[in-house]
Amino acid sequence: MLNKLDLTKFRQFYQFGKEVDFKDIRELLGTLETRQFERKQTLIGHGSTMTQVSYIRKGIVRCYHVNEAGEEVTFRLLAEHDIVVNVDSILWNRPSRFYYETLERTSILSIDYDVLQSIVSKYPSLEKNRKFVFQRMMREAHERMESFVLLTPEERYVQYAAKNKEIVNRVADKYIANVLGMTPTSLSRIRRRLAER
Amino acid sequence: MLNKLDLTKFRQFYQFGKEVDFKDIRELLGTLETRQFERKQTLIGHGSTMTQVSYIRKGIVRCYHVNEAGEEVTFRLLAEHDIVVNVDSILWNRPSRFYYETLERTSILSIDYDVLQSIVSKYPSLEKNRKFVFQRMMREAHERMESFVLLTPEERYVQYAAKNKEIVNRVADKYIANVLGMTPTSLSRIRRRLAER
DNA sequence: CGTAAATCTTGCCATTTGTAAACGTTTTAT
DNA sequence: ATAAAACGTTTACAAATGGCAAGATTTACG
Repeated sequence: MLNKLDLTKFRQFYQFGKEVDFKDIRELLGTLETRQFERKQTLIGHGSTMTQVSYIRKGIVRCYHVNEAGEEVTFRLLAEHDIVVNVDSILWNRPSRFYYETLERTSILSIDYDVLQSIVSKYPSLEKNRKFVFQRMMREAHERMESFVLLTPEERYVQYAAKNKEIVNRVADKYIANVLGMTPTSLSRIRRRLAER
Repeated sequence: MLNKLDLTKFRQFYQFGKEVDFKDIRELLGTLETRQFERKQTLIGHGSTMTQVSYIRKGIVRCYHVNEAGEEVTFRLLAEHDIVVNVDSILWNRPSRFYYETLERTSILSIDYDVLQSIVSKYPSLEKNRKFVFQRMMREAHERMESFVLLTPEERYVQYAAKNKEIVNRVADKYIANVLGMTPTSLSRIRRRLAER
């Protein structure tokens, strides 16, 4: 279950205002299931239809896709306080095209999406905060879309590195490259060009 | 106000189920304000803080950004049944970095975001449908992010054209190119390569 | 209808990117 | 601690892209 430190961070990330106190989220906290994973373990495999929503307490999760040529392409990297969801199942109600695996020893708090929804619906103070979670997700999605349209690959890397200092220092560059829509070779060259100034 | 045809389409796009009948959305429909725009008129200008949410009944809206060099970069194209929002003001509560202008004579239905929220909160059947609107937005955002990471520029164009047949046939290619994260010249060459088969 | 403006295409050239592979380094695992 | 695996960088070459500008085509508008 969430300890007090977690709760503070959780509030900070998901804008749980003061009106959401411990009483209101007691049921939610009680339902959360703690799970531990070693490095390189799979949380969600290709074809999975699981609809668990997981909050990362500690660790890193890589979301990747395997193309027709059998190559892995990392779509997203998630770290502390991020939420891992099987997007295919939750947004489209279909089996996952992605794999989700840990890159470090990782600790998560999980709850089934439908159970979460029903608990959130039950507490008006939680219901009111639903939109902040949505807002946060949309903001991130929008920033990422913008970065592909309005920035150069170099600017995209600089921005990503600035906003994800932790992740950049903990995962392999080849994963970062994919997330930015480029090859590891290209990212290496961009890094060299940046260093030459 | 929405006529019956609009309502059918609206239901289809935003998954308003049978439980949302005319009575429930009467207040919403009554509050909507119809507005007409000629071609090349500005809906939302740079610096605007307006928080109106607009449903496009007929026409096309182009969302673009002007970079430091003074060049316009089209970020998004919206058509019938799409919703136009000032993302900067609604998601970040800041003045718009984007311009929104019509590319055709356009008819929209507008309502202030806060008014919309309060009406939606008042009717449980509308409240329940809030998540479908959210889902639709997240699905579109996700598909677009995926297209930049998992597809080649050529595949990205083919997919966009397939999913936005209407838009592609009605707007200048240079706008499409920007939306896909490339220059008009590059899109032209991609089109030629595709035609040579 | 006809002219002006906007748009699309093409060519040229410089730059960037992708692919594949080699190399040296770091990390992992036993 | 050590061998094996994974990773980052670099090189060479092919392909794609961007910037620029000219010419062809289409569209807009009087």
